Amino acid sequence: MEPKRSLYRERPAAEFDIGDGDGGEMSESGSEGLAFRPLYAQVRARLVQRLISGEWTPGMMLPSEFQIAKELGVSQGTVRKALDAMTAEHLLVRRQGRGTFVAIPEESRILFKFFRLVADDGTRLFPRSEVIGRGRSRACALIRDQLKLSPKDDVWWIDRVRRLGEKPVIVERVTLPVARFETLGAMETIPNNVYALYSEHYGITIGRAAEKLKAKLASDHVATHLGCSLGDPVLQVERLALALDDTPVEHRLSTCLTEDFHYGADL
Amino acid sequence: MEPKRSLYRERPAAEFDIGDGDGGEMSESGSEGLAFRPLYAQVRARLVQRLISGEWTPGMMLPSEFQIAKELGVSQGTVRKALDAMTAEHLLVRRQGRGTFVAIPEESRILFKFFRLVADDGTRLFPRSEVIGRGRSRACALIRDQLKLSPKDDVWWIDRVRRLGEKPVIVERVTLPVARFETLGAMETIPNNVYALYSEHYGITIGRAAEKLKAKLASDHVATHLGCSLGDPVLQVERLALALDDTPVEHRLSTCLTEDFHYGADL
DNA sequence: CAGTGGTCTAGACCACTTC
DNA sequence: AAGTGGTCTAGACCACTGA
Repeated sequence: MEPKRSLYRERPAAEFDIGDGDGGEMSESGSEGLAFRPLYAQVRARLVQRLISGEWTPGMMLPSEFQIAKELGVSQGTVRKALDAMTAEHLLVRRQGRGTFVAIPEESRILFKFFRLVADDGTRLFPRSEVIGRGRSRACALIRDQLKLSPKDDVWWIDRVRRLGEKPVIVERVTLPVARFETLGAMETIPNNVYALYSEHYGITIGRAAEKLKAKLASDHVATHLGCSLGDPVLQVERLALALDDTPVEHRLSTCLTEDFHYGADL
Repeated sequence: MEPKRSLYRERPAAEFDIGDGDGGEMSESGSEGLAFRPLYAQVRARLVQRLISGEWTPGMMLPSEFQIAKELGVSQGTVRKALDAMTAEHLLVRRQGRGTFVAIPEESRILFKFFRLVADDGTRLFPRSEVIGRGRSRACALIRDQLKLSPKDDVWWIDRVRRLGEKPVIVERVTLPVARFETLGAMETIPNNVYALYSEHYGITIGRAAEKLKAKLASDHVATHLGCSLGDPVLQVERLALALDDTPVEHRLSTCLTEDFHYGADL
């Protein structure tokens, strides 16, 4: 029974000592100015990296807790804490008796996480989308700023009309940096669920998004596509979607009819 | 070293055996139809009950994990899991080295949890409210339904105008069941933060809320109080606020100017 | 039946705050 | 120095799934 190594002390000196099984002990010197980072957070970062790198792809089953623990040289409880955190972020799905799986952007409510328009009677329909225009251009200053692009960077834009039932309810423009989606221009059709596209074709998983909502009056363009009158009240939703590493990926400006639908938010 | 008692088996038969230190063992019979409820969830429910009952009031320091564990006859780790869950719900605040405290509805971002109107430049101002009318009446069908009241129940209503900076931005009606707020009519003034009022005077803590957003055109009433024109686009926010035990407490219908502000949502 | 995640415990030690 | 929460480990057992 060898003495336990000190887990906390050696960490500031080496963030990468997970799994080396034998940390250095030269840490008695003062000036520990570094921020403390718990082991489970390091484990989580490592596992997230495997999602980003594509080593683990959506739907895939992860190794068991004990296997991961053994591989990284930590205890099973520590791995569990990292997995639980990732599950809370909807990156993973755990099923008792079956295993731990990489979350698929499609799954049921995961989808509704990013689609918050609900019928007033509470029924949740799934939108069908029709592309009404696509192209490539320079980014305007506003979008450039949000996507953190330089003035010479190009973007793809996709204009869509989305229907709930038969009625057109949303008209929107999705804007993507060409740099991250090089081959998008050659794609014949744009699928209904673009987040699944980002994931499957470009290895980019949208982790979270921030939305800004305003009330506006329907413009000519909006009224034409939604079949409402010029000047009708519409809900404008501006979204910035971020990847797992918190880099901005997509800008989206949606305009919604809220006569029979509403935007639902939980606080 | 006596044998460990079986923690899982005895639970379906007795949900209240926390702390008796000696559960019955007559559980071999079949037909375990009951839903399984983990120990930490039972602990959590007990602790939440102390918040609801007012035994623990906002700002108060809780006993240490070990004390609670000893009192309830469970391990410290189980208590921690319950406390962590409650912290995630913003019911408690934990400070390393100091202790665990009942969350105060005021605190910084806790407040902004329920106030999502932000200036377009990103600055978050705190709203000042002016009451423009109060009264008591029967509840209309829509509100009665949401607050789960019977046709003969009365409600209080409070109309307010809220300013961000100098500009009036929100006009709203807050509706409360008289049954839960008996003495509200005798109150001379309504404070700016009504959720602190619910907590301090009525022992009701708002745990979460659901909001429904729509775009509308400014009515006469709205235009008058917000100083905009009739027919300007406005954001209508309908909120149902729930207590810790998930019973509906407050209905609120707010109408907001979103010319220089937006409603921020994180997905 | 084996393998997985889920729960619970006991004990050690670290980090922070206050006295 | 004492007391708190925070982290980590090791091991036991329960509950669920699927072959």
